[in-house]
Amino acid sequence: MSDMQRRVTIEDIAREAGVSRQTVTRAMNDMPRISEATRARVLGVSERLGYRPSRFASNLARTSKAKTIAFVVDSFRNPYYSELTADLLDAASARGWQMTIASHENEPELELIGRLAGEVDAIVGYLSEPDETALVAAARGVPIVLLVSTVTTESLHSIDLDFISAFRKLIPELESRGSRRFALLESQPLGTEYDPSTRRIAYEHAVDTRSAEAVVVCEAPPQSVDAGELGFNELMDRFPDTDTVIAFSDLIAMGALRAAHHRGIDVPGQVRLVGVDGLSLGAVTSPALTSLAILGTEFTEQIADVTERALSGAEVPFEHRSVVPSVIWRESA
Amino acid sequence: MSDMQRRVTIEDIAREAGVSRQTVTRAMNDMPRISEATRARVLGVSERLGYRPSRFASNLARTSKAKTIAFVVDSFRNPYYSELTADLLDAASARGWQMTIASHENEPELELIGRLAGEVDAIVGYLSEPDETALVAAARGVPIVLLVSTVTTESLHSIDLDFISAFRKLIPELESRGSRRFALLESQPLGTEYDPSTRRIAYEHAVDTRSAEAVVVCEAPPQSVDAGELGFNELMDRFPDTDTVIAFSDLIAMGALRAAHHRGIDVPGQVRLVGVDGLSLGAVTSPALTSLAILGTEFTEQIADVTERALSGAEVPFEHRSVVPSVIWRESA
DNA sequence: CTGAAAGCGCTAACAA
DNA sequence: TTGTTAGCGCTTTCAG
Repeated sequence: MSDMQRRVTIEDIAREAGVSRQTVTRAMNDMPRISEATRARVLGVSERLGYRPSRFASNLARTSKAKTIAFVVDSFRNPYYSELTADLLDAASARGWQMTIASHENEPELELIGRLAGEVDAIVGYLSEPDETALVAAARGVPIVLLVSTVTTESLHSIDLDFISAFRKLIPELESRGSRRFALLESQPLGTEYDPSTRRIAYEHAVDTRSAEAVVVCEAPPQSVDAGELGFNELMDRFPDTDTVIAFSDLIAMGALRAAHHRGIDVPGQVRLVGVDGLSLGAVTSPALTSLAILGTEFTEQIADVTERALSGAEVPFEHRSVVPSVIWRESA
Repeated sequence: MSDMQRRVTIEDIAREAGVSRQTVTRAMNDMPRISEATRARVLGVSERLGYRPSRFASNLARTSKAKTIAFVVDSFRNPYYSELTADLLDAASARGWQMTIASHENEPELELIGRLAGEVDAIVGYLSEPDETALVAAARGVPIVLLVSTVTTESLHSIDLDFISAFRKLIPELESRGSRRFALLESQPLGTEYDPSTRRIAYEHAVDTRSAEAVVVCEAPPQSVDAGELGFNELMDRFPDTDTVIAFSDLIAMGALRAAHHRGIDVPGQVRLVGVDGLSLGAVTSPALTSLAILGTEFTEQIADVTERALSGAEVPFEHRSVVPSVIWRESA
């Protein structure tokens, strides 16, 4: 019967307080040219009526240039993503952008993109939808910056990681420190059909044929550390002469470390261990983890830079950058 | 001289494509009642002109009910905050809200609040500004939900943690498992004047007078783990008969664990160790960490619930809830 | 299938 | 100190 839940607007407050809409604006936004008395009265009415400003209306009216980007990842419970989020937030803040976060754990990706498109000025993140056209359509004019391992796209901006180059540098460096028999602790998303990761491919390219066959695949999330522990045990059983283990991620490497302790294997004395990601967490294990770092490299800046272009609506073609992970030498290798 | 960087609007596209603005909208939003030919042409023009939709205008026009909340913390590099963020994101998504994140590491808090106020419908988080009036003014009508340890406010919503009750339950449970001499590894934000935390106060209330004096303060961030290691060593030197250590946070507890290993102290055999926070990280240390958990309790749901009320613009008075942390028993105690 | 009109809720300029 | 007048850029009717 009564108020069909109509929104309370400054109009209502103006009427109730017996002033003009303008005066309400002045009171709400702490602007000058209004007496303390009226301000207080208006604020009182506004609170009594439960007024909630419409950020859409006010931003439109003030032709605000505020930008907000969405950052999409698999899960913010994964330290790699949460550290990357923190890094990107810094880059975004430095540019005056707001950043909203979203994960596609509980929602179909295209639906998520659609919702975000209505709320942000650019969407950046790890998307898995293979159909670019659908992606672009879902984004309704909002630019997308894709973070991927293998870029096949022409109609989107993207940044990828060049693991081929990274491994081509890493392996010889390890060899110069005495490594001879490598092995890889590969990871596979839980409950999916196995598909070799680009990390594995890069690894196989960089090592001798015998090492190339020393690969154990662990089913990773949600508890990658446990998976790493299991995987390391299997690996040492099957390839006992391994002297250097490269783990798919730092989390897996942490599990391997734990397993090594249990087996009484000294790291790096008997087996050298290298993770991937560059988690800051890796600095507090003992021994501290050597890692092929993505975090803390130029990755973040490249993302921010491409996003900046995307936001500007430049008529330039789609950007496509590549960054090479670089080793952080700590104690484990 | 030329275009003073005027924004590209649907008007421009309409003109350029020789259609009405309406038709542009239909093309951009993948709506029906438009021929494929026109849609393609319009989309082409839009891309060529580098058109970027104004989310403010479109949301205003469609009287969208989309809500976005801001979540403010000290730093997303702290696992406690990043796990809490993941939890709250789930709660927010479940309610159909977007969530933007912000930290007041690099910006005066009031300025940050002001910026956020223009972009979101509610602000929730750990704020440190002591002057509530200033806070409310900066928020310009946007509701604030404060996460605090001691609530002194009447003009804001808030949720606090009841450590007094938590410790009053924890200590007897530990005693029933044989604990006699407690000690606290307290934490102090780096470079600040020391001010006893509510956790310390709660601890002192719950233990015997002798244990109440066994307190070591460590300067915490950014490397709380290291601080915990240092602190534990000092603590065992000064209070060697301690049989149970309670750490200010799980991170500090992890440092203590490391120190214990180095000193050859068995945990929990010789010394029991309890952290605070309930980090999922605590499950992968060895021994796994017993913790007075905040994460994974009703805390998140309470925050979301209060935020929901705040968003609704209810005329009800300010909510003020309290949640009691609860112990997760793992291996370290 | 396409267009014209009428706002969405707010604020920037100006007047009073 | 206050009010009036125009929009901000887009989408929703409703006609054509």
